[in-house]
Amino acid sequence: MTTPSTPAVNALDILRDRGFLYQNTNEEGMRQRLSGGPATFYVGFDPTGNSLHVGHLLPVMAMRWLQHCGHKPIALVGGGTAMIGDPSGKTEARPIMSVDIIDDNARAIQGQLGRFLDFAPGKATMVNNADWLRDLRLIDFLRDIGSLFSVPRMLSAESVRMRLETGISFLEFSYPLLQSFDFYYLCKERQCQFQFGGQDQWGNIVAGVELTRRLLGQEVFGATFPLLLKSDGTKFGKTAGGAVWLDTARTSVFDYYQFWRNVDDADVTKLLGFFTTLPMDEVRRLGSLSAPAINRAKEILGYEATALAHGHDEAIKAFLAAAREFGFADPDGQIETSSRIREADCTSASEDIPTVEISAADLTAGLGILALLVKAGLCASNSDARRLIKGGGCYLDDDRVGDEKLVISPEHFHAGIVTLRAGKKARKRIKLV
RNA sequence: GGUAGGGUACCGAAGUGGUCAACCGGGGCAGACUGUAAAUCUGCUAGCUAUGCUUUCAGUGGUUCGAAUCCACUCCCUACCA
Repeated sequence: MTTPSTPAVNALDILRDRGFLYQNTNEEGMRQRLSGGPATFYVGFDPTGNSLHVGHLLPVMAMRWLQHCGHKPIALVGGGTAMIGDPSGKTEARPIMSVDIIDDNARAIQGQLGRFLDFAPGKATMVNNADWLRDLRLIDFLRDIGSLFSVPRMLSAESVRMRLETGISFLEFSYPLLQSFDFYYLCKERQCQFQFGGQDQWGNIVAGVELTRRLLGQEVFGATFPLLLKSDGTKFGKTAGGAVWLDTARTSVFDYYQFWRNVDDADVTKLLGFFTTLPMDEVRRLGSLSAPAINRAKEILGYEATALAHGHDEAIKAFLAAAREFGFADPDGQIETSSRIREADCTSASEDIPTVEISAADLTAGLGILALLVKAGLCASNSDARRLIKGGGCYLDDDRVGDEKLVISPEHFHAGIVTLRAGKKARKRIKLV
């Protein structure tokens, strides 16, 4: 993580310049407060899974910038509210989760956030709203908090209106009260004056700002991040096997790098701004590269994003492994960049394509191509592998496999290694041991 | 509690006794063209020891030579009424 060197720029200007800001309860007020010394802010995370994926990263990067500017992040896991399920942006109620699972998930998420934020004492903190929400007493809550919410107003919220047709229970309807209470509580107990969240959180955030003002007589601020879509309007962050995870057990570093390497041309500038820490003038320059040179910008995006999540060394390995397979976009370093990707030695010969080992005994037993595809994790089932071969998408090194009954033999290996490909991009190195 | 309408593959949505592993759209995968891009065109999209077999249309049981389709009960959702 870069060392926060005395930043003279207002955090808000950085966020705005890089495209992080969408809606804001009071931008001027927020700017003034942020330039008036360290401030505390919070962002909520939903502990319904045990790993973050790239769809969660936008708020994380924003938090990183704010921390970089000297402000203090609170990452709130909604252990209490997850027991309810936020109706925002959902067409139906979500399954309610058990406390144990939520706690496990919260731990895993904090571990991942730690790669982006500094959780050292006095720096970022992690809180679980279950700690205060489960102690609420119904009568007190209804009287003190419930009395401040107007039902007609709540009903007019977009998130509620879209559920009016399909149904919404009182449980979910109450969600904004609890999230608002979080903000109030964090302001009172921890002097937290800012809440950030996704676009779909706007209603909840505004409600929290108002509740806090009414209960504490203090102005607090809220802002939302834009909804990240690809240039073709589809959801960002999903790919072949679903989401792109930060957990290397679910998405390998190589695949993580490849995800960024393969984004649309049109999204490069935007993504460099969000998911790297390169200066914006460089971002704009790289993003406007044309024709094949744009590929260098994608390599840089891939390296930078991967380095943040998995470290410099891993990112370089992924970059080299991929570039060796597909070609280097700028082998001679013609395109100027401040990215540490420059340090990569394009002539070294490490082998970091994900590798699967098979034993000589497997071969002797008669290993078929279908079984190998499944074993390598390139196909979900034998039928899937059959389809791949029928469609002409399976290669052993550079030879297309046309026979689904092909039996793998030692002749397929060169120096004990053969590259198995499923389509152009998915590939595994098969190593004979 | 009453009445009515629903629950189909990753999502949306047809199908209302056989020709249904189930139209179509989205998504995804693969092929061609490319720049590991986009757009476009084409094919595929339950599993298997595979010209056949097995498991799928909320659940359980039943009718039938035969059911996603008919019947009974159960669970869940929605609307109106109370």
